[in-house]
Amino acid sequence: MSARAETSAEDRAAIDTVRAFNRMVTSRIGALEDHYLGSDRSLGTSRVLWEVAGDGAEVRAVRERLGLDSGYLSRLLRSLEREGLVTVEAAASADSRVRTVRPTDAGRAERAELDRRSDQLAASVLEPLSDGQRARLVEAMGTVMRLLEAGLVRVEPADAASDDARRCLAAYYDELARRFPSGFDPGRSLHPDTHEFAEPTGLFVLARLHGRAIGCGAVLFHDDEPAYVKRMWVDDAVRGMGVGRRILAALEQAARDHGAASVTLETNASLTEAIAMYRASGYVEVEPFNDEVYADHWFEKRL
Amino acid sequence: MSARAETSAEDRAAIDTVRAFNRMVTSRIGALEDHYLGSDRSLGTSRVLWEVAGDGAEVRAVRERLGLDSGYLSRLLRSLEREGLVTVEAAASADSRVRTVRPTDAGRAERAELDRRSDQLAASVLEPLSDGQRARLVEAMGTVMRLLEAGLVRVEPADAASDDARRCLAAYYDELARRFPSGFDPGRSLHPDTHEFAEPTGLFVLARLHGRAIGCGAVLFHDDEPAYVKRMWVDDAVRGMGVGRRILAALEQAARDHGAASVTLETNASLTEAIAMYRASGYVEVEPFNDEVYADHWFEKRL
DNA sequence: ACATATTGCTGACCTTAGTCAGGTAATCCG
DNA sequence: CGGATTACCTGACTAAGGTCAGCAATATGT
Repeated sequence: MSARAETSAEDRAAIDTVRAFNRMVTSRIGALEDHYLGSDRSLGTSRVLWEVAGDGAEVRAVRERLGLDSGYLSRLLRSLEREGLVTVEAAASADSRVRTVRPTDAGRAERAELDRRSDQLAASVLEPLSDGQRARLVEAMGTVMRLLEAGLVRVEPADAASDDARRCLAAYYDELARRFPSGFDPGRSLHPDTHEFAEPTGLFVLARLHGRAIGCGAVLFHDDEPAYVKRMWVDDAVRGMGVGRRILAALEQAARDHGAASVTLETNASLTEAIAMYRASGYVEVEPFNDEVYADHWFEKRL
Repeated sequence: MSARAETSAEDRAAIDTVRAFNRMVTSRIGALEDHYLGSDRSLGTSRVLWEVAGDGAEVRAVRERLGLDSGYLSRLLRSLEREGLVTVEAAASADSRVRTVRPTDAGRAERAELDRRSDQLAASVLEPLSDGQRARLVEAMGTVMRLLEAGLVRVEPADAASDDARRCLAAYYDELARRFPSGFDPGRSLHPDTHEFAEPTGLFVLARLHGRAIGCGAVLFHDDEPAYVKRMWVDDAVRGMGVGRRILAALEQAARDHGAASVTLETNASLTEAIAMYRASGYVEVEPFNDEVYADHWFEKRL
């Protein structure tokens, strides 16, 4: 799907659908929002109020989440304060420059009202539809969200010793311990030193969604022998979004770039979805090529 | 799906999905549009340029399509003119108050550039996905669009002698002529006079989408006898969106309001999707109750 | 202790996207 | 023919949303 040069007819149709979708959805939702949320309050103040009126929040956190300019947010907060909807005071945190916004009772009531209107807006979308259509719409919306989200995942090289990498690996070992019938002790497993997962001997990649690390994978290069993939893990919450496949593709590409003719890996029989993914990605089962105690299956893929 | 009072758990989940969808889609598409379409030109001028730069258009048509204030559009056109992207001149039409906007070569090039960026934006959504995911996304987007569109259809009483009604009925007869093996001659069919499809003897309803009539239906009330549904038609382009079902529901409701205990109708064997719809709506086949020459099946539904 | 960075605040300024009232020329209607 | 209406234009005005520079207070690294 290169954006350049000759686009195939299918790509063309897909792109047209996405464009039509963008147009339709923004105009339809935009019109509805004007209609339902159109209170006397502006969108900006509404968004801030909504963000703040749960449990309160630090000003910088609000700025971060809504992507607002410090000056603009400050003005919005003053205006909410004037209306008696929030109070801003020194934060509980150690840093006494930081300030915390808290909703007043009026603010909480106002947010509840906003919520009510959002619900109404959503209901107005569903209202004219039959039960079957509703179910189909909700399902299709879910699919669109999941896949748009999947498109936001970035897979990139990272330091295997970084905090994010450590967190992923810890989650990975944790999951193995839970899923392997025998439990899992990293000390008993074949366990290359972390620094080997870095150029020139190997590579470590992290998958990120909205900056959060949600998956990882590593590969070791073995000159003329097959490259060796390890430590493939994807967060539960984002499974089925093709993240594993993309991590694997990134590792294979790195192996290819290092002249490897094939990639090997081993895995445990209890990791059924991983095994299915390996097979679907072109891996075929081979004779055991090492004595990893936790492995039941050994795979290889020619590049 | 009443917006008031106790909402069921399923309704709650559906509404939450719609709200999450609205949030996600607007923010994701909004961010992308800023990124890709973020030229030096404002959204307003871009929209006008895009609308105009095909074959040119009359100013009032542009105003209509984009829903702009006359003064605002005038200013946008002056600014496009200053940039040398369009020319505005007296229209070819008879009315010399009307003016026509035409793109210059520069304007056409600029629109092509806008198109290119929209394509890129759409491609950037698809690009990180696997082929299977792309296909699923495009399909789900299509479903969402169709169902959002379906929600915009309004079914309302109308004068059977109005232009819109005539157009629908003409299209209806046309389709019968095409689909009936024997052709169709309205003169040979049981043919109540148009004015009977109005209170108090009957009712005519039109289905509209964006103001355009895209379906119709009529019912005659027969005091203590069953009400009688006629002239059910839905435009090809919007079949499968549940429009027929909603027209039928409106007619049944009217019959109920007039004290009818049941509704009857007859139809031709070649109208298979209509027959399926009647059955799915609770109609059961009965003995012929009239001598309509074009009918093969007679149906009744208890209200 | 000192320089530098960060956090939040304020005032000045800007563009966009409108609305509204009124004006002019052309057209339509009785 | 005259009055109403229509199509477009202009000028004045507004609100929202946002940028930018600079300030004061506080934190942090050396």
